[in-house]
Amino acid sequence: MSTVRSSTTPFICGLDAALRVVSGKWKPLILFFLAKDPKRYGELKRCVRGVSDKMLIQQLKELEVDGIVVRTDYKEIPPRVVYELSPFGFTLADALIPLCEWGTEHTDIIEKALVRRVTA
Amino acid sequence: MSTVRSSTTPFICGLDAALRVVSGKWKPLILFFLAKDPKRYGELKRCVRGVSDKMLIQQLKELEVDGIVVRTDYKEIPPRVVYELSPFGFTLADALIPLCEWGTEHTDIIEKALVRRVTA
DNA sequence: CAGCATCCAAGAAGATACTG
DNA sequence: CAGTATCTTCTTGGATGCTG
Repeated sequence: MSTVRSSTTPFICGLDAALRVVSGKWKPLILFFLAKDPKRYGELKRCVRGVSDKMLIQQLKELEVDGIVVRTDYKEIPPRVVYELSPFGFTLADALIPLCEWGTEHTDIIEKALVRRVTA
Repeated sequence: MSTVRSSTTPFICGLDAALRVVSGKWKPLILFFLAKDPKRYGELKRCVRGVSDKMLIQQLKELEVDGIVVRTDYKEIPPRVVYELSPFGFTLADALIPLCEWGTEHTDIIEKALVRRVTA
């Protein structure tokens, strides 16, 4: 979410902590699509429309370091690398469901609000 | 959550939509503290430690445009302005509770992960 | 196919000073 | 007290081209 607070400052609350993990332009979408099933790099890139290699890799690496995503390299040629959620990752995905539903439920209101933001 | 996707691109899913509202360095914290009770500007600023006037006002304004926060100016001298969540704002705050709990539950893991991010 | 490296643009955030 | 305004810095993200 937009960028959030510096990684060195202490957390103010649990929400703050959680948001440091899911914040990042493409992370929620990565979570969303990987929650459905494991995907190869190329597949995932096609799901997350508009993302560049640089961004996708960067965010995947952070999620991997955070223990959310598991990367499996099959060492084949041509390369085959599969990304999936860890059990810990699934707990995060679960925690995001209400927010996901909230967004789905209020999509039109949100859309209008964002337009207002620009004109305002 | 870190900054998220451009405000003009269509939402990919509900989560995407929701994150456009809560993304912003201080928004989750603002939500968090206002969910407890309404607060004057100065009070809120003291709660959200480290925030500058510029940032606090900016994020409050966006939340106001988004219909999450209600601003009441009592037109007194010295000024008294109170911020509180709208009913819509409370539905969002509710949707954030699981994420908040997730963060609280895994604070230590997250903290370690963030350190790893820096060193890696 | 699955990435990495480099350069550059845009936006977010901080510091500082000032106002009704 | 509750903001504004301006300037600068820092961080993100995008485009492009290359590699095993």
